[in-house]
Amino acid sequence: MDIFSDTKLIVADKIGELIKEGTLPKGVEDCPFSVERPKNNEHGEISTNAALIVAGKAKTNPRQIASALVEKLGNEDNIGKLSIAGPGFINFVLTPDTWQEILRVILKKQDDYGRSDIGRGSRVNLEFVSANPTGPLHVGHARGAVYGDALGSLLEYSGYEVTREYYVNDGGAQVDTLARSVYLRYLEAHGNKITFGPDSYKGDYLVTIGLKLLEEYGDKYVDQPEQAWLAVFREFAIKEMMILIKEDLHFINVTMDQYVHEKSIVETARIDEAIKHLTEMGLIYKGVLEPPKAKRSEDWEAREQLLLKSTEYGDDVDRPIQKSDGSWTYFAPDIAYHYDKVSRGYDELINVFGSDHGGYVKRLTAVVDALSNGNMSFVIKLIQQVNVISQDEVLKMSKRAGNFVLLRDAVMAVGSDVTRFVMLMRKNDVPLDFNFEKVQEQSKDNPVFYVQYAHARVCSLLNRAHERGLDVSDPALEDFTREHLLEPEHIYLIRKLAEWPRIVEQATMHREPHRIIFYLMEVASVFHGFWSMGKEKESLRILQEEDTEKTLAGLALVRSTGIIVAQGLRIMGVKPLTEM
RNA sequence: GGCCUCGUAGCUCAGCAGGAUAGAGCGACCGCCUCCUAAGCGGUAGGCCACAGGUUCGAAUCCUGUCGAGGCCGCCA
Repeated sequence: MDIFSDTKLIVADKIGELIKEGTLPKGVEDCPFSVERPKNNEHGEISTNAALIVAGKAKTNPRQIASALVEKLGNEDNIGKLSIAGPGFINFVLTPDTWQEILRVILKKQDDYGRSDIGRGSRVNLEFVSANPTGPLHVGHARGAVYGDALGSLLEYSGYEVTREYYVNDGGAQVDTLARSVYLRYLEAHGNKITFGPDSYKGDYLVTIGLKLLEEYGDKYVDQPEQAWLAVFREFAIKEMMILIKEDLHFINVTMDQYVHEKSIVETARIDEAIKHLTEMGLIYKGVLEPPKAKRSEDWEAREQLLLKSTEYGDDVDRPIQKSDGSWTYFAPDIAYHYDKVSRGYDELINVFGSDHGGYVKRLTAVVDALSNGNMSFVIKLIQQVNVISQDEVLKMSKRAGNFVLLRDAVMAVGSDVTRFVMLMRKNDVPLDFNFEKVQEQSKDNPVFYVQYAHARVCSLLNRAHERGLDVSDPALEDFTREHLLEPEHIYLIRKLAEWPRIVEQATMHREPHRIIFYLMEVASVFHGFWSMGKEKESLRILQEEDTEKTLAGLALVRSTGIIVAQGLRIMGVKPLTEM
């Protein structure tokens, strides 16, 4: 079903035969050779470096091995032409039948063409967003949200069992700050004049919360000391913030499977458990850390603390887990949370963090390695920042000023589909420009519309054919006759479609959804080119007045393109458009 | 000072589980609508893949170092 891995199997088979015959030495059967689409069209449709790799191990001449392999491969029905080129590449041209068969497979398997079992049902915990419950999500969060969600779908499509998880930081000092901020808004709602402290969350979104609190409690807490209202206001505010955040996620079509609260981790004594576990491993000790090398460190004081020996697992320094007053540092609940994740029996943990959290990668990796005896696959994907551009200017955003562009503003302006697509157009670890005006353009300058337009054209053709009374159902299209779709332009498009399973596999292995987006743009490009070719070359037009058989064959190709584009978009969480 | 990520065409970026002559879009220039959506297509120009070493038959891709950009380095989370 994947033409590349099929071909690879055949080549591996031939290598095996050559070993049996004594032409090749034993031990070369597991050589990691590749079968790929060559960049250069003159190098055939498919090529392999098998002879080069095998020669490297067998210490013989690659071209000799190549010709031995070519001799064997000559008997294969699917192969039309073989040649040896360069240092020993073997280039294949397959028979048109072979390519046509791929279309039949696509039409038969539909959305499952490209689905695979490489995950083998592995259970993956995918933690993403996990924004502090202190306000609405901004565009930076949106990128992490979209990346995580698309990655989740991609993994599911590749046979993993994914849990999308949000970790709610509702146990730290910042939610107390939140509570104090809403208290101010509460007082304001009551008619008092308020002044913010330097740490206060000043965003307007808390005004409503203040009003709600007034409605709920009246003036009960107006003149009360902090200890009277702090806990109450905190719980209230967190609840409201999570409603807000869930709305935001809903705006951008992200649904979490579960929310894990820091508070529940603390309350269920997971911290003690985790620390006890680490203590038994001899990784907890009392000690004094070196002063930090950062610039502002005048007020640093050497004190004895409880430390985790994370250096044993590759961290740069050991990390404090308890303050000198005996309370936990922020790191302790994180340890407990990951202890919890490890103990839930996943096969793999993936964390999606903003790149500003890059400093935690080593220590968390150390924690997971320690807690799982190195048996847990643990990956942290860092998401670079989003530059919002409007009127050709980068909007300056600062946490202090609280002028982040909100996720909901972006989605309101350009829609969820466009936002998602644009957010996925870059690799996770490079900065991304989000140009408000550009993403709304309806032209080829805008990749979203470019891809959608390709899909719309597919639908348009099928509709027209249907209007002419043709049966354009997939089973009918599958029966196209082999006399058609033989021109180079046809084959070229089919070859592009045939890459789909491999693209999915690579995107999955690298945990990089953007590869799907780039592939979709390529498919769209090849399809648009094919379409335009029909204007110059009558035989390439899909709808042929006189020739129903030929039309159906063309529609099979078009429909297959549509299936793949639509499925690619769906995995990215973008709705394919049927007309524009 | 240390750690992480990045450095590819004028601009924005792909490619990096090593492979053949390094790709795309934008911008520039030249073409294509009697004909399935020109919301599109074709073509031309444009590169010491930051730099220097190393590994290899072969390096944009792997390793080391240098330079440059950003991020992180608090008993904040």
